[in-house]
Amino acid sequence: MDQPDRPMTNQLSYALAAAHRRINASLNARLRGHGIQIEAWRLLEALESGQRFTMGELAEIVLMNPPALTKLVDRMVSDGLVHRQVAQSDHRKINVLTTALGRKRMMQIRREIEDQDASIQRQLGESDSQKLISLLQGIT
Amino acid sequence: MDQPDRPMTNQLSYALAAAHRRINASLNARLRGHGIQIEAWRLLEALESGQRFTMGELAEIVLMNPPALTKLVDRMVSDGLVHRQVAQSDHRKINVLTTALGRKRMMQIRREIEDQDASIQRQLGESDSQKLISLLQGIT
DNA sequence: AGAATTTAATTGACTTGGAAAATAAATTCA
DNA sequence: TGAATTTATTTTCCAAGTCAATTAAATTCT
Repeated sequence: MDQPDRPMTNQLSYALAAAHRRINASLNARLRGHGIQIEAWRLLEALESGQRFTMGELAEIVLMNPPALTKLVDRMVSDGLVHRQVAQSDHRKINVLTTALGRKRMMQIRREIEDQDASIQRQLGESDSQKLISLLQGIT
Repeated sequence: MDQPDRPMTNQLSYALAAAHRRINASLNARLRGHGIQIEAWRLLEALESGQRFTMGELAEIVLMNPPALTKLVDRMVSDGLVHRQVAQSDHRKINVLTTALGRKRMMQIRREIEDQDASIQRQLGESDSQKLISLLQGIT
């Protein structure tokens, strides 16, 4: 389907928004069948290493606000994918840990979900992908 | 503040999401004072040329789903910035048109809002900005 | 030690965004 | 023509974002 003519002001931020949207749509489509959403998927991936993260750290990692993360974790807890644990060093902090079910689901999905980056790198090539990452990181 | 260690899988789509988030935050901050949101701003810009767009075309332009656009247009109608007009050729289609107020507000804001791209180009340089655009457009 | 401040997470109110279903008009086709 | 299908938009329901306020624990400062 053709795109309609559009104004070309702010091409760059527009291109960024559009590319992000396309990537999210494709990842979402693949995750939908597994009944999981992008943010939950990113969270499970972050926890895969077994490293202990607090809510605040996770909020940065999955690019959500703390209140939004609280709600996401609530849902994932009731789905049995993660659980909360008060940090022993500082009782204000909450560590989020995967459950056995969470790890199992993560592995199942990972096996079927192709790595997002792999698909982009196939389109752009290795060196352009690296270039793209460094350009993106240069934007403050 | 230091970022916590994070898993380096899907670096690329992560960098994309993060850059998009940073840019949106900055543009949003500048638009907030004008009581308008990014999507409304993009919509007003799209309509600036006077070209007639349907809801579906606008949804692509402002990168929203049709349902979300319906609500955005509802709000902008009640703010007096745009109005709807059933297309004479096809009564299913709705054209969205700016009002005099909408055009006036657009001009006012544009005068005060610095171009988003200008700020990015200052960071990246002209040629890297062009490179970034073409890389982003290469992502399907 | 004890009051004041800072930090971490949550809650609540409100607005916005997204997917699926519903509505309504146009087109196809038998 | 008229039933079936496609297309355009809207409605509905749920999830996410923001912001301010709250709770609770740790730290700072006399």
